[in-house]
Amino acid sequence: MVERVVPIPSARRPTLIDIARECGLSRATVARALSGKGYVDLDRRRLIQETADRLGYRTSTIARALRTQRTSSVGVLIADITNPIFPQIVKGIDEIVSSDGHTIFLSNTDEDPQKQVAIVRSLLDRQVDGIVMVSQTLADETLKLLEHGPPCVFVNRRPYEGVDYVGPDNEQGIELLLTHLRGLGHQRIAYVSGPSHSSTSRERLAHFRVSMAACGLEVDERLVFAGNYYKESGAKAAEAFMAVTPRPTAILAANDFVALGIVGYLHSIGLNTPADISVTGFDDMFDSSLMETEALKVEGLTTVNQPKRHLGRAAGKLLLERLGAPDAPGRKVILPTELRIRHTTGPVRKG
Amino acid sequence: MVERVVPIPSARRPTLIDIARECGLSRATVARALSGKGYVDLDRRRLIQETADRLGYRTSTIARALRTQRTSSVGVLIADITNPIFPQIVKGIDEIVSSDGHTIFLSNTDEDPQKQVAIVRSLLDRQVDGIVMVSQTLADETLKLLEHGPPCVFVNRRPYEGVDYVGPDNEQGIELLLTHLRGLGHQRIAYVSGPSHSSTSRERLAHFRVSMAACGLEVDERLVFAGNYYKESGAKAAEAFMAVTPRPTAILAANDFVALGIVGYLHSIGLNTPADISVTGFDDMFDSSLMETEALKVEGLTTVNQPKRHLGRAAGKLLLERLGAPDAPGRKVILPTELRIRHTTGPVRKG
DNA sequence: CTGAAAGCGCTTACAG
DNA sequence: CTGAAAGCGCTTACAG
Repeated sequence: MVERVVPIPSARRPTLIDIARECGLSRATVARALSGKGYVDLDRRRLIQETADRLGYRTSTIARALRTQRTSSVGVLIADITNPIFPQIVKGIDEIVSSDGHTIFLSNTDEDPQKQVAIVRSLLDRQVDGIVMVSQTLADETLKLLEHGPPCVFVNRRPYEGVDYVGPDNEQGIELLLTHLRGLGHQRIAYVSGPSHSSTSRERLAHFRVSMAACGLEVDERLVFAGNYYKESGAKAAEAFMAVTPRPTAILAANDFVALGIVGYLHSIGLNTPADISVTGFDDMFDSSLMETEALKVEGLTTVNQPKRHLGRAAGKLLLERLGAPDAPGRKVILPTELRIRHTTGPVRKG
Repeated sequence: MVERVVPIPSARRPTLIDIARECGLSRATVARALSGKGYVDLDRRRLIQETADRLGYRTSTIARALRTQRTSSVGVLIADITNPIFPQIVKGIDEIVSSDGHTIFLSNTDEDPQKQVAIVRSLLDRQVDGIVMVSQTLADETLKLLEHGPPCVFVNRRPYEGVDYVGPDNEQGIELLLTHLRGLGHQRIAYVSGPSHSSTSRERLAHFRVSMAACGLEVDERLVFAGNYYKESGAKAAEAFMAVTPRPTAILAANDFVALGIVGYLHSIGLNTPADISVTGFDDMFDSSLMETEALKVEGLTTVNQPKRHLGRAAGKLLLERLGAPDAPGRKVILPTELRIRHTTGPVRKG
């Protein structure tokens, strides 16, 4: 008996044509039936649906995208997924956009402008329907690319006013902290800012000055340090402040990382918080419910919570709405912060 | 003077045809020049490249994908981006696959089988080139979908032997912990397992028994609790263990969450670690360098570190290699763990 | 209500 | 070395 090579039925995915043949109809009719758009005889519609199910038909998003020029995908840029701020924001974005059938391309820029440009270019190549930029300072080239790109929503930093933007209420946050410190008797208060290329960082610094004035306090310029959001800049700032006479009794940091750097440095030279000096952060980066626990919790940094999940959700909504109204004016969503009093602030030390 | 409506040059992206026209050549030649495949006259090649740059041409990944059936995208499934274990693994995967031109679709399954199926279906619809499943217990339907899908690499859990798999050395990790506890004089040791649907959880439990025997210790079945990796199960287990006489002097937890639950419960009933009882975790979920700081650090859980970033990298490599060799046999990469002795373990209490 | 046809923007044998 | 042509799998006016 001669062996015969049985042609293995190709495992390729079925297409509209396969269903059309099976049903004795045209591709057009099948497409209309499956998409639910346009008229199709009811019985045929049923037949088509059954056949599609039986063959395991799934419409090719690629082919559809090529035809319709919409991909149902969105790009999200963050600095670093291992920075605990960002996962929460991303989760919020995801909740909203994925419920609308969009899938997320997530990329880390590591604060590197070159990477940012490369990633945006890659997203444009993929024709994402929209982009969310989380805490990104835009490179000039990125800005240029975006001009011809899809809608973009900015979270925490924006290149200029008028774009779709979501951010925490930085002014209110600073006020909460200053009011808290003022209530503890602090008057000589230092500030470590973030980088000036961050709009949020600029807002926080500007409002520090405004709010100090409103409290009737003077800002000693030797007690304002231009940091960069990283721990090391907090340490350097603290070192500089300790050389100023009289020393500050409290230090406001532009974010939690900086605050940790400050506390770390103070500790290294034998000063304690809040006994010797009070320190506050901003962001409440460790507020994930997963990380809470009664016994083993992160030692308490007094800070201001930014509602990360909600910021993400708001950004997702803004983006979806923007997709439906490309020419509407830019919108701004500012979400309130909350004071979290923990263990790095206390009454001013009696000199 | 009559106003004339100047037709606004459409901002649509330039295509091969635009370049071909501009250069007086065919699309085919332009495509070959730009892709670098096939022969093109050197001068023409230059002309084409210049023209492409001038027009800002970028090849449409969608059109290419439709033609070549490769998308240069990969899907990554995790349970929850806000669980600090996963970002590090994702980062490792990203480092490898993005350097190869792949972009990542990242999705949260929230341990929900329905979501898992929906996400995998969506990834298949998008024809991703590959999938990485991180800590996923596969739903039957997912498994079925994957049979006709692209290559898939499994991290931490695998549906069966023989698939591409990357995981920590669970046996070695358990041994490190038991040896450590044994050295502190502990003999009566309890274990809180993870869910039995997790291959990694099963390995840890199985090796707990093996390793206890190897140490010459007996396993009291009343001191083995079937947990589920969540904190609450740690609390319940601890409660149960405290009702057993004699009580255990040490408790091994299948992961850090469970350990936190145990410590929390013990603390709530007035018992302290390690004075009254020793507790260990697994994973070292808080080991991000971003979270380290001298002064404000996570209170110390003794645990075993799994090299998350490296696990991710290994998974990325396995996937890329698999794309180049679809029919090669499945491979397994097991990475060593490291003991992290902190403050929840101590010498057994003299009864 | 249905089908023929064009077209989205590429890639790739194939013939020359 | 180059170009004509087919085809990836859809969607969508358009004519009937």
